[in-house]
Amino acid sequence: MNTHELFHTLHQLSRLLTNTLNEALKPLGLYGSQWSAIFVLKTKGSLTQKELCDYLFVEAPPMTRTIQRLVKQGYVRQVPGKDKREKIIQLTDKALLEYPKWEKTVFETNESVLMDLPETSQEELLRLQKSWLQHLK
Amino acid sequence: MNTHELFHTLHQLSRLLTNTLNEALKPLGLYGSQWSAIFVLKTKGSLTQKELCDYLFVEAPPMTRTIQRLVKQGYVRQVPGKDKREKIIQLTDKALLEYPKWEKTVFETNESVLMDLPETSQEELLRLQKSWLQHLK
DNA sequence: GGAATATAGTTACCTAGGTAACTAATTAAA
DNA sequence: TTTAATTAGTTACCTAGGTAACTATATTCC
Repeated sequence: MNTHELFHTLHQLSRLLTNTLNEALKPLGLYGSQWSAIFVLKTKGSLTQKELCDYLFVEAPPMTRTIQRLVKQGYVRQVPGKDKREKIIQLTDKALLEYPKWEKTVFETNESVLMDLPETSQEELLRLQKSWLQHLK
Repeated sequence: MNTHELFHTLHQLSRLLTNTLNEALKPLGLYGSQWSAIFVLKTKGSLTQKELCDYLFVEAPPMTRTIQRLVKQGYVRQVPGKDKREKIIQLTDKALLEYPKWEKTVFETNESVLMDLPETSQEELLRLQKSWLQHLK
């Protein structure tokens, strides 16, 4: 098995997709990392920063930065939790208003990069990735 | 098809593997980006920086940084080409001496993260990734 | 209850990799 | 042949995400 090639193509794919998404989000004034947080918040509801980190498997410091940018743009609010160490992150009305446009853009971008990959391949790929990830964690 | 999950798991896998490799290379005083350049140079022979960029699908500025670090560590030499804009990058004897140890470390790290993924899955994954990449480029 | 430990979040700083703007050399066009 | 356009590489600066060290709050244990 050519492990070098496996890792190299995975890495390339990841970079290429990240760049494509960032390119698409640029005119909307969002970065990919911001979108991923927004998406989780919209899907799961308000979460603490810790919960956001756990869900996205990202360390706390980058999440702090992402949140702070979103706060500055007015898309997110930090509310102190019952446990005063925690900050609960909520989407603002401004974000909810913009959300459909963001989602549409991301959805269309995802579709466009997956266009030439048959549905069955996509599902097989997802299955393999999930299986691998599971073994690694 | 759940495209969000497909991209999310791909991104996670890529980060996890990058971190694992960097962890393994740390005691050897190398970073993952340095290793990938060294590996290409060892495999393909001396190349210009442009050729290295093309092969690794990385932009010129990060490659400049990676090369400059390798020069500073004495693992690589920059030789002016016939075309005086170009710099041809060569591995030094010092790098060739260390290479087997580096390769062994990387190989063992790769094996360890692939351990629980059946060979057939690895090959299927590689096939799918290559197919997808090809469509995207 | 008070000291030690654990946890949430922040700050500072590191690598990876991207774009924009630049220099110097080469190639194409006038 | 001289000017314009292209190309290789660098510099400056941006986001993404990592670790280490820190602060403030909660929890455990004596």
